[in-house]
Amino acid sequence: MKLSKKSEYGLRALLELTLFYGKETLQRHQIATRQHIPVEFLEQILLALKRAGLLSSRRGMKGGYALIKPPGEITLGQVIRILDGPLAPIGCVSKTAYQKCGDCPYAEHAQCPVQHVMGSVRDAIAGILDHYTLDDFASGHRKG
Amino acid sequence: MKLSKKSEYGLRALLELTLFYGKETLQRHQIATRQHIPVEFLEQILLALKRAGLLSSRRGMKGGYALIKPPGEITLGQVIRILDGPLAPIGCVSKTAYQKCGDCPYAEHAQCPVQHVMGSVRDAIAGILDHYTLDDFASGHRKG
DNA sequence: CAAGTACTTGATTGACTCACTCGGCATTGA
DNA sequence: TCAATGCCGAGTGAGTCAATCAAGTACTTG
Repeated sequence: MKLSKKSEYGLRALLELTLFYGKETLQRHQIATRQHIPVEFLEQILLALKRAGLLSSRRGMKGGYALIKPPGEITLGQVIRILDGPLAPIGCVSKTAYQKCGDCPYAEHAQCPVQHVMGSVRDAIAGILDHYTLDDFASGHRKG
Repeated sequence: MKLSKKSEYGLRALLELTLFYGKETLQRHQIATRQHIPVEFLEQILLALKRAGLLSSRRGMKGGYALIKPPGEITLGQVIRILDGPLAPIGCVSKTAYQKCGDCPYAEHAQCPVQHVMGSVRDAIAGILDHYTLDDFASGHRKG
């Protein structure tokens, strides 16, 4: 039940990029400094977000990163799934990455009690994170 | 965001003990066989639950484990906290094990946006797991 | 009391993940 | 060209997970 550093850093980085959305691009070291993130680690996070289609980047001098889509269209759920994998606490209740549990003595979609509760946990988590956008995230920050 | 095998096994073991609550004690190997759990691993799980005051045990022949409290008074939240630690996805929003985040550039209880969202996630998870008892768990199983 | 059974405890293991780190390459602008 | 920046893959050390092992200790039955 834990959020990795990777996701936490990723979210904080995206917060910075949201604050500068439509204004300017940000470079790794700028984001790293403002958010106290190790640069090299941040790099691979930004890269993953880029490969997932959330960011654009420019190389060379005056290079940097920027959001591709408006912050209101990116949810925290998307981001965390990219960086941490599925939200579901257990494979057999994941909607984006279902995986049947091997050793469970109950039938696949049948009356497994663990599956039942964890399904609602998953829904609760996804219900929050898939409706919370970077905009909400940033405004929660601005208004304090 | 993942439930460990330890918690999963623990919950499944408690399910068995719930089904036999007030009737008879169960031995490690019985639980292990019925739920496909490695015996030695199960052992340390049962032990942890015992130390936490959820189970009683009897040694010697005809020994075994049993629930101490009625299944309606034990919540899945309690169990998972014993076996996996705090439910909160990040230390700084845990109510049972608060820990301030070191590298976060925001003040302790102040307007950290990550803290804000993750706080609601924590509440959502706890809201489900702290109200779901072993009884609910078992009846979800029985009724299918 | 003896022997068997089962619980208790701690150490250990191997695989894996997490959180970084490093070195080299490609691209861009001055 | 060269310096700054992003791109990429590999590597590393610490730690965790899931399980196993090896000795105990306690209890019960015969």
